[in-house]
Amino acid sequence: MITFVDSAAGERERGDGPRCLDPQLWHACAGGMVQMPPPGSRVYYFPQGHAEHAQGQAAVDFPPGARLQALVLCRVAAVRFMADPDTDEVFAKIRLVPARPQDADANDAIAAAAAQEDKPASFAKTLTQSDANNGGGFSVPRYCAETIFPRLDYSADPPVQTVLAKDVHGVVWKFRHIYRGTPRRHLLTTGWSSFVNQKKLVAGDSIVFMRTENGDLCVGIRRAKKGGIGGPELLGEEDGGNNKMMGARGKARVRVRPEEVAEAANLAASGQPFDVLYYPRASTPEFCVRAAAVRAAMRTQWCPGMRFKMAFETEDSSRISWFMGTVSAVQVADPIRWPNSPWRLLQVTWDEPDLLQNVKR
Amino acid sequence: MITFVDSAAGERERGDGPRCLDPQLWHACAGGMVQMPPPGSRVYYFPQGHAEHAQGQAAVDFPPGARLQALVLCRVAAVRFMADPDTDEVFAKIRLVPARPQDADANDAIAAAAAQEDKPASFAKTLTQSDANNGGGFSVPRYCAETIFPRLDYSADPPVQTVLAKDVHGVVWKFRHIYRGTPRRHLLTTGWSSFVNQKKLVAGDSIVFMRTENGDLCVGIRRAKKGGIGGPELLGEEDGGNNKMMGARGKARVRVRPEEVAEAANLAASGQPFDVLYYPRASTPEFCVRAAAVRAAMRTQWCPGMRFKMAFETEDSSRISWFMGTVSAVQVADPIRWPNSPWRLLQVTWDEPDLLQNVKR
DNA sequence: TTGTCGGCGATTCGCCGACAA
DNA sequence: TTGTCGGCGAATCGCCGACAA
Repeated sequence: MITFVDSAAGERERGDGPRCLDPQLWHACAGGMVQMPPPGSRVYYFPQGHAEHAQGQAAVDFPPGARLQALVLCRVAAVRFMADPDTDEVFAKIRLVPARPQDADANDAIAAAAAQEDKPASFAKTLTQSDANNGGGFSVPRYCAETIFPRLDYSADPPVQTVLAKDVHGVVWKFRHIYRGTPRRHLLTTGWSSFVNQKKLVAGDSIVFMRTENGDLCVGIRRAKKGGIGGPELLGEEDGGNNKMMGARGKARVRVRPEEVAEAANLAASGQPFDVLYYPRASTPEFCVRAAAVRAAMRTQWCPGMRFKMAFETEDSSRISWFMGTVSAVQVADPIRWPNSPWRLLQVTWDEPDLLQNVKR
Repeated sequence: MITFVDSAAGERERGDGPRCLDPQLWHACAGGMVQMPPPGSRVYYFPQGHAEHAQGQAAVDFPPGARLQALVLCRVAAVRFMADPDTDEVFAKIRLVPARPQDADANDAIAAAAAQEDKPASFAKTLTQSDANNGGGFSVPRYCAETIFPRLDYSADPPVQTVLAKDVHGVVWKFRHIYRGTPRRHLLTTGWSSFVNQKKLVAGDSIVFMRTENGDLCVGIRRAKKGGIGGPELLGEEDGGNNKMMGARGKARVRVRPEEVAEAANLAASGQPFDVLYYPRASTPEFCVRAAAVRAAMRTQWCPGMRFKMAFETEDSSRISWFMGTVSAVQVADPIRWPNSPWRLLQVTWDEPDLLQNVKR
């Protein structure tokens, strides 16, 4: 098995910072759409995309005088798979070394094929109101119970077992898994509400179960983007009238800081190695794109009226669907600052316009 | 009233960083022994002391080549009083500007006198086991109830009132204050256990009540140094056998990072302004000491056998006591790196040797 | 004066099938 | 197949005086 964790990275982390975690669990949490470039492969780094990653807090002000490039060809030196110590959200720290175009044609293909191999079975479920209610347990979808969980002895009445699952930090959680009710269904009871409370899960968040090659069970978390599904709930005097201390969800977490983006862009422009933080599924675009893919896209003569297809993932991570759309305009996002940049060149009219999303390239 | 918060400081904090808080509440939390130098006054900055502030994580490696001074005369440009957003622990960010010795003799005395004025009434109590037990309430010392809390109507039977208290973040907490039992005593009941849980208080931590000039009540926290008083308790399967997620107490919090110390020392040596973080009562020595006090101490010819007196504070912050000791040795801590440094010059044998503490100067 | 204990309500927790969707 | 509900036991929570220290 090939892992991409560069454990030789001797760089010092922040004192309470996160450590590396199992790459397979990382990928299960990130979702099947996320493909990390393997070490040694070539990618194009887009400072604009990196800046959008940091957006929402403060605009990245690139130094006006500096000579920045819109895209920088880099070699991936190392990828470290990590998770936020508080929220369990996964992210990756990618070390990039700017490369010259002439030696760009490494054989990425076979490395990519290696990345595909042995993806362990995993299942994701978005928590319902009943799942997240402190009163109850967790309704386990039948498919998850039968393919991910340890085999249950159905001869007992009712069939019960204890299920152990490791989270991204290696902490083991214990759940009572029971198959009961009429009609029969799988449930997690004892242990579940403690998990919900300590992880501060709410309806709309997702939970990921994965079983490793040796049969161990892991559990990861995907936080809902914002606010949860149920709209703003009326939370009144339930805490005795005290102002509620907001949990981890309350304070706007800083993920990628504008300064880091500016620094990375500068180092990239001057040909020095640099690190970038990549948060998957943060509804932000990729900013490290396979060199081969970029070159293929650049060869295409995009023009209005062309059909466009974009992949996305269903809720339970079981299959990939496609959005269809039409190229409506070809224009450069910020022609003054980024001349000749291919970033956000296309404007696409989607067939389902109410689900409009950003699209790159 | 004079406050020392320099609110004009336009520097950007980290996105989720702490903001300034009421200086009086800050001082109440820090304890009566902590005297912050007012803006405009002169202090000596000790890189060695600053390094000990960061100690416990990694040693501060001062660049060997750099010309560092053992003590640097500085003008205090600004003091910002802040509190950790997670633990409520107070600290100060002090902006120092290196100064020349000749213009050192500003009139610190009157500024110091101004600092003394109008210290509001406050009371600190270390939580007992019963206070911290989730079962019960908080036993309010009579003095605290009568001088800090709002006046209680003793004609009622039993006398009860609702007490509101603002924490260091401005969050309001509501408590039921009742005077009951035989013999009569003051208690906080409803609201208290929620406070204990959300602030993650344990026996040994201290709580500080303070009333402001306009009669409002504030509440602050002093965390116990380490591990709490009760020794390691036997906490078994209470969480359903799950590994416990450690609270804020669990992860070693990074307060002052070694890099910050090295950077500050370098800026100090090169005469540029710099910021230092100061955590009171972290059982670390002061490293910004009034210029006048340093000069006075330096004039003294310390020699073995001299008597030594050091002030410390009683648990409830109500009065100051003194340790008596004898100077047993006069020696320089690290003569190679810090020639002519007065830092930790004295070794003192205390009259109560079991309460040995570090001592500066 | 105030820390700890045993007591007892009142309230919640959390497991359960009954229903639909 | 699985989300939500009302129900009910059981286990806390949390307020109380009785004792000492």
